[in-house]
Amino acid sequence: MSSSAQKHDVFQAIADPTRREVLRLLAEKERPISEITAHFPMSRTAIAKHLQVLSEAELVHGQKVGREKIYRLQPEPLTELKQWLSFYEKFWENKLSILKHIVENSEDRRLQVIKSEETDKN
Amino acid sequence: MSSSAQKHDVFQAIADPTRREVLRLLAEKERPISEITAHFPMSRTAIAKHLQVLSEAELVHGQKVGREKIYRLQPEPLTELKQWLSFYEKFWENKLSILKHIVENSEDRRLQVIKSEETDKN
DNA sequence: AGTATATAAAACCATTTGGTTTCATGTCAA
DNA sequence: TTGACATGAAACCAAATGGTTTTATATACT
Repeated sequence: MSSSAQKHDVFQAIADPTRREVLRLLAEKERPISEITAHFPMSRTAIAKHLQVLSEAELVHGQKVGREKIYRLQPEPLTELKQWLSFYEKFWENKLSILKHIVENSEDRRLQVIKSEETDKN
Repeated sequence: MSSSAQKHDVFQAIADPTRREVLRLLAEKERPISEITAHFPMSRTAIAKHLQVLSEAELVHGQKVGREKIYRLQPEPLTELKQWLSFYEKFWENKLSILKHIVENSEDRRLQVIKSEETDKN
């Protein structure tokens, strides 16, 4: 892990499952490093580095309070992700509408089958 | 870069800027590897590996046609990302609504300033 | 048939990543 | 003031990542 600021963007920051879990914990409430660490099977140092990556991406912000450093969520950079995603939504929505069409068609066919079976019975 | 299938998820796949650009190119239309490569300052082999990562994440699919391998976008896995994001939307929307409130207030104040300036002129 | 094109596969490499351990420092509490 | 607690900082490490070059193979073209 490194540090030389301005290096990590949102996409990289959320790529790691541990960091995503950290975000989830901070979504609940702000927490000091040690409390966050308690939720993971790794060292405090490792978590501190993850927090630094998240901090570079400005997804969290840490403030020293007494001997603790309290981190809180800063979700704003996620808007960049949302923007990126919105470009692709039309594609999968198209696909879904095609799928919907297929489902509707097959549903029609199934109904026809049922209908013909009913006719067979009679 | 590695390959042993099932390893890369969507979050990792989109973490790399080159791969995001590849996705964008494939969003326009399906393309063979060589055509994709032409858009980047790196070797075809490098691009092929990026395509493999995207493929593992099921964001693209490649089909051999003659001597070419044509890749096309498969945006469906992005729904996972969207779901993940939706959890955080409420947080930044809260923040934005606070911001909106501030902006509206400052807007009011600005208008009051303009108003008073107008009054000054008169 | 012979050559050019498109990709695949493998070996290699430097840097980054995600972790560790160790040691130092600041703060709280008795 | 003396520990105990919370963090910071540095050195270290293995594995993953993002690239390269080289070699091989299948297909298309003339």
